[in-house]
Amino acid sequence: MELIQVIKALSDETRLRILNLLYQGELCVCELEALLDINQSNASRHLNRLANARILESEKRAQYVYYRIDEDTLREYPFIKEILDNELVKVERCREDLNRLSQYRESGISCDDLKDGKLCFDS
Amino acid sequence: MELIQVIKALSDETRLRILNLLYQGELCVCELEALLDINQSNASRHLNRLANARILESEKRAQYVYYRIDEDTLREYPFIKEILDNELVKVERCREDLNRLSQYRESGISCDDLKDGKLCFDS
DNA sequence: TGACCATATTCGATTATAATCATATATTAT
DNA sequence: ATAATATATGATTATAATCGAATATGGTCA
Repeated sequence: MELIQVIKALSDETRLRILNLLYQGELCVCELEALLDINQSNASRHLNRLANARILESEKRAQYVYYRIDEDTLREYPFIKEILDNELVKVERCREDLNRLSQYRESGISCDDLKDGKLCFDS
Repeated sequence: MELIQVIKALSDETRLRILNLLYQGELCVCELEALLDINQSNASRHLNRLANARILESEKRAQYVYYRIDEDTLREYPFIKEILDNELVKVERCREDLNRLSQYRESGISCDDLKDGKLCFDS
């Protein structure tokens, strides 16, 4: 059942955190690594799982792969949107992640700079 | 995260089928066994998992344990209701289960009679 | 009381999932 | 070309989920 694949894809904290960030707009893999403080391999695998369930789509631009939420799937499964809109805001960890994202956006740093360790968060 | 426990509890076909039936009203364990054609130990385990996530509540009456959906939890997590209302109807298996439930209701058979094999479904 | 029945729980085997480390591939930059 | 970087993918290990069969528990009824 495809529905179950979708629900399973949502049943992991890291993947919910990824969706929470991407709900604000697309990000590349290395940005997600830095923002969520997870290693490259984990990031890639979780992203792959979400993309397999068609919750995410990806696009390669230059050396980076950008992931974003698949809007068609959101429309097909409105409960996903429900979770994104109403549940994740209740989760402390997800609110912190959004703060980090804001800091990152405001800093003007691009993902080209991430490797230089220019990104450091308060928390 | 409690949210993840809830989502995990929903990420299994048998458990979704159980919820689909109980959404029509409470049933005891042996009725669910017969309607879903699953064995006793599986029925009990899946029910327990749903009850642990507080998606179900149970009540013992005479020798039977009746399970029903916990309405408070439905209100707390509206996405569950979304799934029950909009997703399960799309699932062939769940529609078949509802047919069986109708037959069962119309037959006038009670769960006291189930063990005698009085219940037999078309499909 | 004792036999029976509905349900829960344990056990062992199997499979799925997640994390980590190492390596492969492909793109960019020099 | 060569080196460096971003991402994906094996291989391995640890942990959790699932299932069927058997057993335990606790209530019911003769």
